[in-house]
Amino acid sequence: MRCSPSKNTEERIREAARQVFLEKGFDGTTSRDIAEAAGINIALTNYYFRSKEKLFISIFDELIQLFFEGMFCILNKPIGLREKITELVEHDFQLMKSNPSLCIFVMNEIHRNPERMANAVEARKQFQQSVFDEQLRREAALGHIRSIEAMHLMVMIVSNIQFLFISKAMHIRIWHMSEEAFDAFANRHKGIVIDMITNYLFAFESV
Amino acid sequence: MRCSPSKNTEERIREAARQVFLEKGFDGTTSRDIAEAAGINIALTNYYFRSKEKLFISIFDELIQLFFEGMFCILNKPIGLREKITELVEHDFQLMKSNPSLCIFVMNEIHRNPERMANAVEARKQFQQSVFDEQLRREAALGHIRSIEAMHLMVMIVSNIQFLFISKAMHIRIWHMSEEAFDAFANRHKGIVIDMITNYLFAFESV
DNA sequence: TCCTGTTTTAAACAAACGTTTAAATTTTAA
DNA sequence: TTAAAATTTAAACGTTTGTTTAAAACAGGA
Repeated sequence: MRCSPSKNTEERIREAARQVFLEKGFDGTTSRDIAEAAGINIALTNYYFRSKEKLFISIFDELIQLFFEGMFCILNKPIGLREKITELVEHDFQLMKSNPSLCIFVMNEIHRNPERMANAVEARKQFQQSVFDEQLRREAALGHIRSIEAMHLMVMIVSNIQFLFISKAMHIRIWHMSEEAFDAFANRHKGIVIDMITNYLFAFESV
Repeated sequence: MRCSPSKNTEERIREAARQVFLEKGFDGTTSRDIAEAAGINIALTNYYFRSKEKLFISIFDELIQLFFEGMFCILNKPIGLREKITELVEHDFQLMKSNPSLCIFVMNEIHRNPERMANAVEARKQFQQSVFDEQLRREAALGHIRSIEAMHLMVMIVSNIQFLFISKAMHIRIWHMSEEAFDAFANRHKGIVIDMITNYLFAFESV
């Protein structure tokens, strides 16, 4: 009993909730949706988690961590700027490709309910403590790159990748695209974005 | 009686619905929310519009048009590319600044319910018939700019602007920003984005 | 004035919502 | 084997949901 044998049921609820919340959002999800997706009785969601809200927070915190952890990890790598930027783009792209609803879900839930971003302080600290900021200043002082604040560069990187997937449904609808056609487009766009950003950073003296 | 004297009430409902839907999304909005915001009886929303869904579609179509019309207008202007790109960025920025919830609302509703993008064909036609595509090819053939598909360039422009406002709530939360601080950041970022994109397009031979 | 059609209201509707109950079932440890 | 604990179930709880009803209030023309 100690090391709960209910892990199975609890984890099944978590997985079902993760899927349904990501797909429909908090407001669009009902307790019965989750129970049905998990193949369990409705009452069990409130037996393991105490309410729909508490279950959501648990899932949301997990997804927020997934959303950030990889990026922070790369920011602290002891590698060159050019390589680091490429890695940041590639990682973000892969994360979005593997979890197409993640970004719009996170943005939407925070937009509608900002206090859900409870770990904001944690994210800020991790970003401030990273090597990235100092690395940018050093390279700029040496004249290797254009001088730019870390925040602007980060927003640049994630904007160009994440918006692709935020607007995916719209693109597919407007351009009569198949999933494969969109993937191909997104891949090409990723390459262009890497070019554009590195070009902006490194090829600034040619003017 | 002919030319309905109820225009007042109907428009009051529309305005209230627009505000509440933008703020809370379709799922998060109740009929009573709208009635209360409009200061009218609940039954009136179904008297003028036949259901919550029909009222939403009416508002949504109006917002989709607001979302696109300005952009299409600029795309067809008889002006140079550099100026056109700057105008596209500035217009998008102003639109997002005036309607901070518009973008995430549109993206979210289409993501959750793609068939709501009923006017997709219309948007595609307007884009395809615009001068922009041809303009890009001409300038590229003349060697004035780097060769790039119109779609990639458009996505570039809107990504960098719209994502700013999609992630606004998150930024404000993470960085303890005031509205004013965010506005200042966004303004600086807009300038950087214009530099980056024009630099990518026009300064490509310096390599 | 009274009549006709429009607009607004309070009240109610059935259905769906998140949640709880209390009993049934299964698991655990002695 | 047995009794206590943990898990699962069907059923119901009181609210809130979108929507409808039927009557009231209001308008303009005869």
